[in-house]
Amino acid sequence: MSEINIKIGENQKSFPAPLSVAEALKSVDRDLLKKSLAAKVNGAEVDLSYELQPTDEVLSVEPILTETRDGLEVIRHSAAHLLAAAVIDLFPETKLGVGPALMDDPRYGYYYDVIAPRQLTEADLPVIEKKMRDIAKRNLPYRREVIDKNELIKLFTDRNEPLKCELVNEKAGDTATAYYIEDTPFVDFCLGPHVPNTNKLKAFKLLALSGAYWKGDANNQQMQRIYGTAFATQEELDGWLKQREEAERRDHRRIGKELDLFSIQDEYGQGLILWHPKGGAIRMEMENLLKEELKKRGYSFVFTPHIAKRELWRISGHEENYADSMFAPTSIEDEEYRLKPMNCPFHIGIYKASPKSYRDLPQRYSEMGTVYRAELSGTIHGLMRCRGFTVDDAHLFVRPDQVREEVADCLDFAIKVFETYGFDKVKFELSVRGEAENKIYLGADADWENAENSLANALKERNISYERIEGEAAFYGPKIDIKIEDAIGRIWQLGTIQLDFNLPERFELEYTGEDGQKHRPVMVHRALFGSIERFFGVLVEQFAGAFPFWLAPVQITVLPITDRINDYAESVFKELKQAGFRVESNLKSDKIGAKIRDAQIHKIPFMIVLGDKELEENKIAVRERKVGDIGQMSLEEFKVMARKLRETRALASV
RNA sequence: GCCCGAGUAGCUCAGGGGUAGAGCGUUUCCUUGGUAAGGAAAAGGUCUCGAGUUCAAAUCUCGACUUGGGCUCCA
Repeated sequence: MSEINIKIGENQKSFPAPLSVAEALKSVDRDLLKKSLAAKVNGAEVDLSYELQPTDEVLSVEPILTETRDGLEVIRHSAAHLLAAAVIDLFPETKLGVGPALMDDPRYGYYYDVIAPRQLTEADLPVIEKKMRDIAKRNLPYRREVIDKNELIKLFTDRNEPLKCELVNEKAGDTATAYYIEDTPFVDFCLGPHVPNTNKLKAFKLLALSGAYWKGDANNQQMQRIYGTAFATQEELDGWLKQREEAERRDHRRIGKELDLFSIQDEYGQGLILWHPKGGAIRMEMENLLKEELKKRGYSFVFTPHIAKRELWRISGHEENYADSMFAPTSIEDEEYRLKPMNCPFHIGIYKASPKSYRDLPQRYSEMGTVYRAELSGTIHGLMRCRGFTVDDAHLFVRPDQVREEVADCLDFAIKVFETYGFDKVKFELSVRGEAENKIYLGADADWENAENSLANALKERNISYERIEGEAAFYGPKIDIKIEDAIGRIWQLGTIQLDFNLPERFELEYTGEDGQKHRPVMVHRALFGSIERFFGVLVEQFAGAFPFWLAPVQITVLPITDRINDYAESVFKELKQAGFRVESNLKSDKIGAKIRDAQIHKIPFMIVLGDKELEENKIAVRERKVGDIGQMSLEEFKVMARKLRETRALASV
């Protein structure tokens, strides 16, 4: 039995041993081998150099092609090894940690964690990258070797690689696979597969340097992480870098400054947002949309304080589970108080203020509730992560039989709102209980089952496809998370619909049922944006500052061509203001080109250009920021059009 | 909080042991020009703060604060 029978696509062939995967692929099509980086033999990933073994069965050989996702992963993984090889070459004392490919992180393609003999700085990145290129050009093969576990540990011990020893000890069976890049001092403990040789790595780049904890645990030693990315071709890498620039161009912090939307100032504290008039105008519109929908859907509006007695947070469990994220207590007349990190206990207080009957449910309390969380300084990031932020919060107190319907309405609500902003790709994730290993889940099994079913049924009822994630539920109940994809393909985690078995117990919530007995209501936490600040930041990036008419902080600007027209401009300005539009006028002595340029830069949807002609004919000339001059019309006609845009919350202006 | 950068005019940034620089913006004057920059002048800065080294510090050193990229955490 020395025959090797293989099947590649439709081709079935037999060869005498020995036969490598590369030879097998070549036998079918020479180009196929060129396009392949590795292969799958009966589904298992192997290198091209892998020797096929004679068996009775037919081996299915499937190439991993350059332009596939699997191929990209091989490239990135191999690039990570190349990075490590370069670092070791430059700094022989370096100890290696781990270096995976990143396939789902839009920012990076791979990293390697190292302990270098000295702290690396960003100035080292080009040097390391150059070394990577040098090694790549030498066209060195990646060589795989299966050796005895203890032998590999000895090898890493000799090389003074304690972290690698630790990994081999934990992960290897009796034998372990080691990878070399030939003729470099690099060895890794790794399953593979890799590209056959370094020449296959043509498009890679190092991007950033950061700290990272060994095994992701803050109690462990901090290492240095070097991030990079890699693609199959230079064109793809260039495209990706361009996309990255685009994201930078849309950065809400930059646009927020340019358009005077908000600021964060040292004197007031990091992570605390000052909303300027223009940001405030947008926020008002955001809140108005929510309020309209809340009213339609039977929510009531409640208002609660920013601070409460410490005892309240003891009852709610926040003192126990959430203290790290709360601002420290403050005292008055020997009573301790704490700023609120969440709104729920207050809404519970409203529920408890009077006894409830089954007829009173559901109770739906909503509030734009500003909360304060003591986020670590390093995590604060513009509007996306702050220490004071406003939750578009609501808590529903419902009977168990009402959960499905209430949740379904929350889903409708979410879809409606996100659609209005032009987010047509909304993703839902249902997080349910997993195998309770370390996690202790509160509540009875039957309750969990009912709750998970209610959530799943609500999703199914609305024909919403969703991803079910085991083990991601909070300890107090299952949830649906809402994520959206923005204009340049980034995913943002926003709101959540969360069932809670915990707080109703802790606060002993009740209602009197039809049977005259006391029952415990189910509590639903529900937020669509999560944080108004954060969602505002997402909107800034989504529209790159060019907000649709209904949201735009300045909707119209009036631009007279000469100062003979200023009076007419004033009257047009006043009339539009009267009609409730956010309008400005520019009476400076600039030429019209400069005024238009200024308005374009500020992304104002409509410019009204007024000259002698318009004055004579009592008309206005309208320019839309995207399409340009749209011609003359009467002010009345323009108002009708603008009103329609405002009322329908249209995304495009024409 | 931890690791690596950065902090100079309202903004974007250059400079760098010995009078503080540019562009944009602002104000004023000239200009009254028809769809993305007309011209001129002026105002505007304890070079983040505090210590140290030095005859001399915005510049070098240390520390603090803020900020950017990450880690961790999360909305």
